[in-house]
Amino acid sequence: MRQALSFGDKVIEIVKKIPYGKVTTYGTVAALAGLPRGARLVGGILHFDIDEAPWHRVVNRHGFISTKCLEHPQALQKALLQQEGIAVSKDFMIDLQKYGWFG
DNA sequence: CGAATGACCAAGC
DNA sequence: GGCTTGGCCATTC
Repeated sequence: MRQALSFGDKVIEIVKKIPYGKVTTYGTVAALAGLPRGARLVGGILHFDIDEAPWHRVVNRHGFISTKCLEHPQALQKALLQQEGIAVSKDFMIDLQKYGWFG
């Protein structure tokens, strides 16, 4: 359960702020949340507060979908991203140079 | 309260 | 040049 003003809430807020049709990385979200080295936490937070944010707009540093949650498979993320007009390769790779968002 | 966890990143071999 | 290891640090049980 999200405690007010927790790091998790910040992560959620930032992920929610990602513009439509854009994606960002865990490291970027962590940095915006106040922890440049908390990339791992971002993944963990999204795992705990899974349906609280558009996690499909968040990928790892390589622009690759690192999701492991069975409830949110890579195939689903790919579909969601494509719905927003984001090109996702068959290997779940995204062009951060084109769709990357850094706030 | 203490120990374990995690959807990452960067450096090292 | 690709794979392995260690370190980050809040959240959770």
